Amino acid sequence: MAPRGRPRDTQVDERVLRIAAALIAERGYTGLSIDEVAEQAGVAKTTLYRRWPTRDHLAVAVVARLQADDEITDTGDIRADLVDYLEKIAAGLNRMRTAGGREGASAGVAGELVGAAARHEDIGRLARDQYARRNALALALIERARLRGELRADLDAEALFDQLAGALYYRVMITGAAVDRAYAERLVSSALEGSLTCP
Amino acid sequence: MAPRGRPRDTQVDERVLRIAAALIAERGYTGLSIDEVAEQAGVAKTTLYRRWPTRDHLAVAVVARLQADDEITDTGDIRADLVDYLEKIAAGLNRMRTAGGREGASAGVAGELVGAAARHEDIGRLARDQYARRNALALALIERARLRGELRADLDAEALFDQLAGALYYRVMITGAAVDRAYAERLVSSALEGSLTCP
DNA sequence: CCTATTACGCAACATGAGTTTCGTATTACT
DNA sequence: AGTAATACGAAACTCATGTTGCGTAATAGG
Repeated sequence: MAPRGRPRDTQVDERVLRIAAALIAERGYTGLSIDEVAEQAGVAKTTLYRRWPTRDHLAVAVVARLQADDEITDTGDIRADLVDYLEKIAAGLNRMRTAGGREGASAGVAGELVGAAARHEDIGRLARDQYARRNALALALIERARLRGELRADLDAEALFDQLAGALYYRVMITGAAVDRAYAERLVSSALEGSLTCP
Repeated sequence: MAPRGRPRDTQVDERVLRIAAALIAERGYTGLSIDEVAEQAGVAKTTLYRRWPTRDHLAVAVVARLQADDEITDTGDIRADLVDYLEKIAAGLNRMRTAGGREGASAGVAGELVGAAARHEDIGRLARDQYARRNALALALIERARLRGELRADLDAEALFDQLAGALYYRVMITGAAVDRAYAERLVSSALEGSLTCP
């Protein structure tokens, strides 16, 4: 079952990803130089390109490691569950945003990854797959709350989650503001309670 | 009052922006080559760099021209006004998204601009300024509706607009889906009416 | 008219991403 | 043991961005 030729040195992947992560954390996305990673890792540039076709792909691999697996919890209280889930997503975003020391700047690494997704089909697909997984989890959570009568029967679950997740991304990417638990709570309250005067 | 030295050839700006727009529309963001723009425009590369410090800045200048000035209309019906405004924003996003012919792909030009904003402080500031202007308009619109009793008194206007605009951006950038009037209506309905079962 | 100032074009250059070529090393299969 | 297949390393290469230096053109002010 093992492939024919010489097997890949698996230690290389480990070492390269660690060094690349350090470079991004230290100098930001732009400071991630293929030549420098290769030199510090003690491998040839061709060895890197055999694993990651572009610098963007390497960066995505680095960030993917930092992302927790965002498991969802269903306590039966939809408000608390949504806030928890948003906070998990926000934590991942903040971890990217602050990588590279450009605290107050703009979107930071998160923004560059959106650019990478726009440049490369496959990275875009990856991002969309991750979104789809999140979306499925969230929609199921919302649907359960709807069935037990916590939420309106004629709810638009997709629109609801787009609003919540979208506002998080919007704030981080466009406005560059931080997102914390307090903001997540504001979002959930606003979305759940609506804005019309109650008749 | 005129500056001391030789004045800039203003025709150059016009010509370059037109050519750059054509290149982006034809081959996408990556297909925008400084050398090629310079050649087609019949100017030296240094002349381009005197006006736009990087390729990203040139691209931003091109796209900025395509953006309508998003004036807001206040008819007194907050639901219709919000849908209209979202549709205007979405139209701008779609115009960027489809530039370059990569219809179904990912975020397209819009995503690359987020990357540009992440790479360059000043572009990020520009984007945030535009956001701030939009935000101010929308918040004023919402506030007027609140004061005339159309919306709840304890409304969180900022959260409301973040949700609406955020969902639009989220959908275009991350999921790559199109945004049309129908989607804008779903968003506004969901946000205004809320998700809780009405007590 | 003369000078300081700025714009323009041209060519050379520096840098980093990504590719290509080739010789060598490591593995599976026969 | 021999062979095909794959990985690795090293060096040279291509290409586009962005920079630098210099000669020349255009403008305002003295």
